[in-house]
Amino acid sequence: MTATPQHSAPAAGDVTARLQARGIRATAQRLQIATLLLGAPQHLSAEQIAEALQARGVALSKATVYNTLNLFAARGLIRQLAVDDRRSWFDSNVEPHYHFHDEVTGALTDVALPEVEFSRLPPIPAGMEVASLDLVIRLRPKG
Amino acid sequence: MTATPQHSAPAAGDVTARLQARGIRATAQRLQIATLLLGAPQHLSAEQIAEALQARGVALSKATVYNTLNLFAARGLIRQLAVDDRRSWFDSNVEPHYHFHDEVTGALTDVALPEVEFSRLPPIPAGMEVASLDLVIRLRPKG
DNA sequence: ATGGCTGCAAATAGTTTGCAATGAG
DNA sequence: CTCATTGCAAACTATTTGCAGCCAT
Repeated sequence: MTATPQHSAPAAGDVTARLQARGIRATAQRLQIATLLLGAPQHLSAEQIAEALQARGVALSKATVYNTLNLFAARGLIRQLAVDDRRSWFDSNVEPHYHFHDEVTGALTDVALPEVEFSRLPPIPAGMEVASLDLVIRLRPKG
Repeated sequence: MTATPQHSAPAAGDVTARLQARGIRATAQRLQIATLLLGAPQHLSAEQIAEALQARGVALSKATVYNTLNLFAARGLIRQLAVDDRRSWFDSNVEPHYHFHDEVTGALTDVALPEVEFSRLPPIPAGMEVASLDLVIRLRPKG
């Protein structure tokens, strides 16, 4: 667990190592998806990933994209966001953080954890604990 | 108004009035859906609504349920929630508030506005304003 | 060899659209 | 009567499932 943000160009070997570190076999398709998504902090839909890779000549089906993304999410490599009713977004940033959501364009932007502070939170129901705290600030053009 | 029905739990006339107040013509199906959803503060999925009404012998298709719910949401009578990736939830409480989301059961529970206070929020991007502030506290069993 | 795992075609679930029927003015 | 509006069948899109083939052992 590194606290240092890393935005450096993704070395293929590094991505392979990150997959293997979580017990994920590094197949060709998985490497393509992981390299694309983990290359920078970003939010992509399954469709965007499928299109981007197919445009590069990578042969894969949408089902494989979904299966792979679900697997990555289950192993904590990425995070699936429920922000938009239309489709799922997959976030390469698994550190806790929040989001701006542009209601017009649908664009998602990260809000760093220290940008938000809570001075009061509700009591958590007995026997439960907080799994995550998702804050979405929905934005519209002023006027 | 004459021939007032002496039964019906949440005053049917009141629901009709609430629809008309927002320019929504009160047809039979719409009244059924509105009465069910607005009868109490709650969160229902389109499917739950369709099933509940069909079980009561009301004839309607799922498409009508969706069309009606979308119309209600557009007119501010209800609120559509993007909390769960699987399906949309429709909330009869349009006042600002937050939610607990039980990750195991999928259950949604309201968190009243004063239960949460922010002591710090990020700067809003220029030219934009906050449309809504959605907070979801996801819960899992402790242990 | 072989047994679990992978990746894709087909199936399913969720939601929207197009248009005949309806009913308010 | 008129025509905007309604409600539904069919279409469409997003996602999951079942299974033939593959790969590490």
